[in-house]
Formats: sequence, structure tokens, C-alpha cells
Amino acid sequence: MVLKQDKAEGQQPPARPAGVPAKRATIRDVAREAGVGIGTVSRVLSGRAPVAPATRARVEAAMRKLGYHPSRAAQALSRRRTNTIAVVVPLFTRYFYVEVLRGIEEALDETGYALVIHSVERAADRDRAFGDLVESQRADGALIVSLAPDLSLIESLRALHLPAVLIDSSHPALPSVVVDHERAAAEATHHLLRLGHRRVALIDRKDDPFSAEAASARIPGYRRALAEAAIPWRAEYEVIIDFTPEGGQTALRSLLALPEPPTAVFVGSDTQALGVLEAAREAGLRVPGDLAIVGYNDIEVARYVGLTTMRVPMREMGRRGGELLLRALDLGEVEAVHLRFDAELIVRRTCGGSLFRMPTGIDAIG
Amino acid sequence: MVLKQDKAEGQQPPARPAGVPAKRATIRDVAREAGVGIGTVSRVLSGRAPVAPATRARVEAAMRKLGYHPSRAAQALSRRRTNTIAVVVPLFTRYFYVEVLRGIEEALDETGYALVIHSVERAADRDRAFGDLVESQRADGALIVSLAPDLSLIESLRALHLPAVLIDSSHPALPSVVVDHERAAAEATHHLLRLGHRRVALIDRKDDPFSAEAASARIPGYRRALAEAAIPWRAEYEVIIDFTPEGGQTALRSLLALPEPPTAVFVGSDTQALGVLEAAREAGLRVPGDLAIVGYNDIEVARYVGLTTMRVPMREMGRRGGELLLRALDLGEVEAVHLRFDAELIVRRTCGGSLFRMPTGIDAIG
DNA sequence: TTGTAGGCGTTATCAG
DNA sequence: CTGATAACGCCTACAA
Repeated sequence: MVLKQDKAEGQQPPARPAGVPAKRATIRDVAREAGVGIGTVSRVLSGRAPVAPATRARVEAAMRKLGYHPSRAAQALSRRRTNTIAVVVPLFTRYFYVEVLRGIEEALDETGYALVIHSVERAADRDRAFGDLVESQRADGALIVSLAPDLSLIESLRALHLPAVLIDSSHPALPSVVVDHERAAAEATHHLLRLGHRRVALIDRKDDPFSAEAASARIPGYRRALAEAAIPWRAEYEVIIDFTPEGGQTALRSLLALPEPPTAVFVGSDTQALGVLEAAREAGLRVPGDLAIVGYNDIEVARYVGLTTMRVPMREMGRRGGELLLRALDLGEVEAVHLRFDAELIVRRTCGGSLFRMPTGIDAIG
Repeated sequence: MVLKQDKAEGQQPPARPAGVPAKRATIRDVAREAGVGIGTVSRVLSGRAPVAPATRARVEAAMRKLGYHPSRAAQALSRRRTNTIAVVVPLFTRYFYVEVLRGIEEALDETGYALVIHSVERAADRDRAFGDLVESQRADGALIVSLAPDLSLIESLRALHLPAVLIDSSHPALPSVVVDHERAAAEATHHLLRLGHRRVALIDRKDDPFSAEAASARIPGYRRALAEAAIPWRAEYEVIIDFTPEGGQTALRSLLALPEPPTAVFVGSDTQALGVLEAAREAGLRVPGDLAIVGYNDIEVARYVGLTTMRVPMREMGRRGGELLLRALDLGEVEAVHLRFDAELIVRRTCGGSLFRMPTGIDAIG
């Protein structure tokens, strides 16, 4: 049995039971040291209660002397809030999500909120993450990125008064910030059309089985643009394929094998567009001479391969989402605002627009 | 004043004070519902104490009925551990760090630990993050990535029995997992020399003012390789410049302006190498014909621009770091193991060599 | 202004 | 096996 010997500087036992942290000074120690009651210490801690300057000084000195810091766990238990925000995000290795997270970070910076991140890779992860959200009240609020919450989650959130905001996903009951994929797709297609193309294909990805619907929003946009330009729609020009460069590569190959191959293609993700570029290269096609390409998202790579693309304001979406949540946390009640952003066309070298440069001078570039 | 009316399904007041979560079932509610003492409920909760099957069943039924989930905050206070791990990482927007985080995630997956991420952008952030680590015991342990902990932090960590492991950074007192930058740089340079180059330059970045020393480790490696090949070292062939594509671009320009420009260049980061490629292009140089390039890290883009590079096992470093920490958490005592990884040469199109692989392996020292 | 006595929801200890 | 009861460290009335 270990006796607490506060005064004696006895040898610490070299080994400790797992995870048992060292004893820290508590509010009581500070109170004793300063010769005041713990209530007073608490007051100087929170700062929002009247304390006599002299008393305050004594307490602060005591805190400094003891190296005191309040226990978050105890505060959380007592205040019934953790000062933590949970974010649930699909494989955050993707540039898109990293940018969103950066934006969230920006919003939360200096607010004292910590961020706990749940990275979701499989549907099971998602369920676990969602479950965790409601079960363990680790967080005061949640940010859900590109994931569609199911009704039971929404119900639980509301029942628990746990504010949540959706980013790149939406639901009438929750605040959300999204980008208008339909419109963006239409704009990308329009751009190609404006450049004189009449055979414009679409390559896009399947929606993740457990994510929000981005692809399914782009397709109508593409079709609408076609219709507005009175270009007949062709089923064989719409290729839905894996969300990988290889997917894009395969897609373009099959498109090129058509009797009437397209002269331009709108690709629903830059990731796939990279593969499209590769396929164009292997086919000996000049880009944009023989084939114009417009990607989607404007991931980091896009700039280096000269890919024209629709820039999705990922960072800003994250930031606004974070702000919305902060707001809800302040108000104590969520207002279901829905922010909608537009993507922006970034013209580079793969579409043959105004700014025209050879795709690359480096023979290494795909 | 609000009376608790457990039975009556009264109207909830529409507005609540900020951040006050809904009342949840507590362990006491469950105990009452199951007609047992709270101790028993706690036992079935932890599972590691004998409870009669029948009692257990009753308790579990009660928990289900009430939708009960233990309060993490209360558990944290009582158990004196949060089941949370803090990671401090420089601007996690960079691919390198994202990969490391992925690795960490892998290690922590299924362990029940949550991850709170402190992204450090400025020196002030770092200090704040480090301070937070020791002050608020939000976390049971810490993972510090590419950041050099100062002595006071190390002292505090040890005093608090807060295990920490360093990733891509090192200190004798703390477990660490690093890559041997010196050796990797030498290998990269050797590769270029083997290909017949005699005028091999180095472009690298300044170390971040507050990060661990990677660049300063690569420089000696480069010099050693030169020396081993009996190639005289030239001061004008070493360019230390910003960690951006623009930096690389500027660097190559100045190198090309030399009376005897290099025929090959080892670039200490792929990010800068992108700019080098750009500068080569603008100078009308063929790559690798006129200029061979080897980058460093193997970031995602590298593959798409065909950049030969030294692959740093970022993900694995993260994973091993996570495992080390988990281990320390289990043991309750940190053992200062030092894992050292080697980078691997990935030959692509910018160096003109044949496919040649370096030996890789992990050796534990200390 | 300040001290004191609960209470937050669990875990742990100790009799029964 | 099980039920009280005391921590855990802080916050918040309430009384002084």
C-alpha cells in the first residue's frame, strides 16, 4: 500500500501501474496554499465572478507556485461540456478532406475547442463513429463531412441536444454547407461547349456507398448543359467508374474506342482526370489539341499537371461549417441554415481555352 | 425552475441555455431500473468482475431500455485516464503529415482511443500545443511529429508520467521513430553518381525554425556520397531555399546560370522538385536527358509527374509510433526505443536510370 | 467578497 | 457475488 507522503520527498517507485498519471495539484491544494476557500480559487479560475484584487493575486501566486492547472475531466463532468468538437470525415488522407479540415481548424483556432477526428473508411467505421458521437458525450458538437447521417442519428442528436452541422452533405433538419455540384457540372460542360466542342463526354465516379450524393448531382448538371446547347445526349458518353486514376484511364480508353469518340471530356474528379491524362498520352493524343479535359475539385496536383478544373472551395466550406457549429454552440440551439457555395472554373492547360500552353515540356509528365 | 418529471412526457422547453446537453440516464437510473446497486452496474460495465448471469442480464436489459451509455467525462475523472491520445503535428495539410496521421490512425484503430490533433503552424502554436499537453490532461499520451520538444516539455512529461513518442524527430529521453535522412540523401546522390553524373547539385530546404532537423541531416549525406566517389564538393552546388515549388524553381534557375551547370540534382523535397521540373521546362531542358532529378519523400504528386524520389515510409512511421505509444501506455512506463527506417529509392522517369532498389529495413538502436 | 456544502457520473473499497 | 459509501476534481448555489 502506498501512503501519500506529501511533504517527504520520498523515492518514487520506478514502476507505476499502467496509465496512472502523477498526482497533480488540485484546486484544494491551491486553496490551502493561498489560505482561501476552493470557491474563491474557482472564481479566479473562471474569472467571471468578483474577487478582491489582493485575494486574486494570492491565489494566482499559489497556482503558479504549485504548477496548478484545472483538470479538464473534472471541469467537463461538472460543467457538462467537454470543450471538444468531433468531426467525422471519410478517409482523411484525401486532399479534399484535408482541406476541409484545415478550414475547420481555422474556424476553431483560438476558441479553446479541441478537435477529435473520426476517420471513416468503411461503412462499419461510419456507424461506429456515429454511434460514438451520441453514446460517449466526448464532444459538445459535431461536424459531419461528406457523409449522409441516417434518421436515427439525426433523431439521437436532436434528443441529446447535440448540435451538428453537415459539410458537403445535407439534410433539411441540420445546418449544412454544400457546393452546388449540379451547377458546377453544368458550368464545366458549358465551358467545353463554348470552346466549340460538340462531342463532350462525362466521366464520373460512383457515389461512395456511404457518402453523400455528389456524383449523382453532377450528372444532371452535365445533361442540363448539353440540353441547353441543344446537343443530343448519348448514353455511351456517360461513364461511371472507380474513383481512382486507373478508373479514369480505363474510362477514356473505352470512350476512345467508340465509333465517334468525344473531343472533350468533363471528369467528375481530378483524381480520375489524372488517369484520363495518362490514357490520352498512351493514345498519342495531344491535350488539349485532340482532347480537352476539365476536372473537378482542384486538388493540389491539378496545378502541376496543368489541369483545368472546377475549384471547390473546400477550405472555406470547412471554415464556414466550423463557424456554424460554433454559433449553434453559443446559441444553444441549432438554426437549420443552409449555405451553398459555387465552384469556380480554373482554366489551365488541358482545355484549350484562352490561356493556352503546351500541356508540358517535361517528357516525364503524364 | 424545472422539475424533473421522469414519468410525464411533458413539453420540452424549446430553448435551452447554451450548450447544456439533455439529461441522460446515469448509472444510478440503471441500477434502480434493474433493482440492483450501482456497484453491480459498474461491474457489468467493466466486465472484469464476477456478476451472476441472471443479474447481468437484468442490468443489461435495463441499460438497453434506458439507452444508457456511461459518461466518458465521469469515467475519465474516476479512472484518471481519458482514453485519448494527443498528436502534435506541423500543418497537417502537407501530404507527409497526412500520411503519418494515417499510420497513427491504423495503429489506434479498434483500440478505443480517440485522437485529438493539434496542428501547429507557427512557433506560438507549438508552444500552445505543448503547453496544452501538460496542462490539461486531456490525453493519456502524446505523439509528437517532426517537432523538437524542448527540455522543459520533456521534463514536464516525465514529471507527469505522460508517455510521449517522437515521430520524425528524436531525443535520447523519448522513444522515437525516424528515418535516416543522412543515409537516404547519400543513396540518392549515389544513384545519380552511378548513372555517370559528375556534376550533381543539391537543392534543399531550410529547416523550419521550430521543427526537427531533416535538411541538416541530408546535407552531410550528400557530401559523403560525393566524397566517397571522389567528386570534389562545390559550394555553389548547394542551394538552400524555401520549401515551395517556387523555391525549387528559383534554385534551378540560379544553378543553370552557373558557368558549369550541374547535369543532375538531388532535391531534398518533392515539393521543391516540382518547381525544379518547371524551371527545367522553361529552360527548354529535357528531363532526364539534359538534367536528371531525384526528389525526396515520394509525395502523392511524384507519381503523376514521374519523379524519381526517395520514398520515406511516412505511413509506417506513423503506425510504429502509434504502436510504441500504445505499448508505453500498457506498460505504464516508457522504454526509450529508437526505431530507424531507411528511405527507399523509387525510380521513375526523371533520373534516366534503370530500376534499382536500395536495401530497406528497420533497425532498432538503443 | 468569501467559505462551505452538495452534486456531476464513475470507479473502487469493504463489509456483508 | 452484491450493496453502500467514499473518492475523483471542479462548479455553483447559499449562507455568512
